[in-house]
Parts: sequence; structure tokens; C-alpha cells
Amino acid sequence: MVLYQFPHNLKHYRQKHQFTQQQLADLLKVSRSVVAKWENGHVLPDLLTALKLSNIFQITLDTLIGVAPETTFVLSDYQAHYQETINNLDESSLHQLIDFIIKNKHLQTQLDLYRTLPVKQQKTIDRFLQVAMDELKKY
Amino acid sequence: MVLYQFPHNLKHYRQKHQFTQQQLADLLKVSRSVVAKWENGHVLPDLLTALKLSNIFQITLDTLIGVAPETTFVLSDYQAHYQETINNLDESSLHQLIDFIIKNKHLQTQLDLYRTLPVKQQKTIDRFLQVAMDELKKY
DNA sequence: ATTCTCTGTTCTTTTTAAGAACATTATATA
DNA sequence: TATATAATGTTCTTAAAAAGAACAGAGAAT
Repeated sequence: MVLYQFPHNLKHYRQKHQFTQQQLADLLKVSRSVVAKWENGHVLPDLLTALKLSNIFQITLDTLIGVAPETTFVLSDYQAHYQETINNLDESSLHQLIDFIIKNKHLQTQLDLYRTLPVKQQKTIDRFLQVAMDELKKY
Repeated sequence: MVLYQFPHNLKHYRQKHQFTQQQLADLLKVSRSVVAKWENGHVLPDLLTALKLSNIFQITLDTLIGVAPETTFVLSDYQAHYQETINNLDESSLHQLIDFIIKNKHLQTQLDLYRTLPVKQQKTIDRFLQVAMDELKKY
């Protein structure tokens, strides 16, 4: 079990509150570099600091570290339309995926582009991606 | 800010589930003595271990560490999140994106993998994708 | 009274995150 | 576009804090 979502969430909420890393660090009385490390998944804050973060952002700790099913509402709309499809899927995985995308603007942009490519070109990308990820998985 | 409640809560939920310290320690794959230390407030578990505890007891992390009048807070989470995501984004773009993903299993699998990569590796992929897409856009 | 189980504490080691300094990237302004 | 400035990312070292093992004590059962 690893907190994959936490780095994204932290960055997301920090930016939502228009803080720079420095400003957030000051609020917590920690160094800025450690904030950067949290956001890049190199290190996890301790329980107390995590709690302070959730207070600053006015969210639950569970939400901050990304275990709360936030996208339930968004998804339920789609469930109406795509009932058969969604039931076949691992639903929670899809939830997490959407959540992830919502918080990752850059990826959103990429996917939006990808989406509008001709299918043939999409497949080209797919093949590339596959290779790249397989490579990375080795480590 | 100190987590006064946590030790009590931990002990309470452990006993409620009829675990000895040893049994709980085994579930978490830690030593028993550290469980004792948690319960006596000498030491705090790290974020990940705390999360595991909340899973074992089937409660939120906020409840476990004793900061949550759960229901109120959690609810406002949804509200906050709902507003921010839906209002801030280009809504239709997001919907189309989700739509697209739901229909594209292969992409889902890829993204699920991507999501669980370390941020650094994600960025490698990002750069890669960027180049590939830019190339394709020329045609 | 004795054994067994459960829990608490101490001491040492190991793990892990924190901070400072440096490097890079992004943004603004001329 | 070039340059300056701000913001972010990374590395290396140090410091902190928790983990584990071993020992100690308390309570229950026989």
C-alpha cells in the first residue's frame, strides 16, 4: 500500500489556496524543500504534519491522502448512461483514475489531445506508451 | 497540536475487535512493543501504518486519530470538492474525457499503471508523450 | 503458589524525514 | 528576445524519531 494520490492532492490543494511552497512551508514551520519532496512523492510527512495540512485545506485527512471516494457523485452521472460498461469494470479503480485525472491538469490536457487524434495515431501512441511503461516497470 | 485521543482510540478499537497487541502487531507486521508505545502515547505510527489501522478498524483516519466529528466534516468535503472540480474545469471537456476513458479499456489499464508510477517516472512518460503528440499533430 | 498471557518500559539500532545548498525550470519585464 | 526574478526540484548531510529486542511487571487461571 502506497499513497500514490497524496503528492497530487497536496499540490492540488496548495495551488487551489494559491500558496507557494514557501508560504505553505511557513505556515507549517518547515523548510520549503520538504514540501517539494512531499509533492514529488519522495517523502511522507508525519501524522501530525499531515493533520495540520488537512486543517489548512479544510479537508479530512482521508481526503488529503486520497482514500476518500470523492468522485462518487461525478461518476454516478455516468453510471446512469453507461450502466453495463461500468458494472463490468473495477469500479473503485475507475473512481481513483478519474480522481487522479481531475487533479492532474497536465494529464488532462494530454488526454484531451490524444482523444482527438485519429484512431490510427492513437494506436501508435499506445504502442510507444506500452514500451515506455514496461521499461519503467523494471525498476 | 498533539494527538491526545489517538492512544485511547487505538486501544479502544483494538479491544473492540478483541485483538491482543500481539495480534494487531502481526496484522501490521510490526513488533508488539511498538503497538504498546502507540497506545501509551510514546510514539506515533507513520501515515501509512495509521492508514492500515483505520482500514483494519473500518473507520476513517480522522476518526482514529480523534479529530473528526466525522459526518459533518466528510460531507463538507464532498461539497468543496464538487464545486471546485466542476466549476473550475472546462466541464464538458472533463465529461468527454471521462466518457472516452470509460469506453476505452485499454487506455484505462494504461492510465492505471501510469497512476501508480512514482511521480518522477510519470514525468518521464509525460515528456515522452508530449514529443510524440507534437510530432503527430504536424500531420 | 506457579505458570501463562498480556502489557509496559528501556536501551540500541535503523529508518526516515528534515534542512541547507545547489540546480533547474518557469514567469515576468524590459 | 534577452535578462532578471521567482518558484520549484534535487542532492547530500544531519538529525530525529520510531522500530525492535530484551527485560520487567501485572493480572488471571489452574
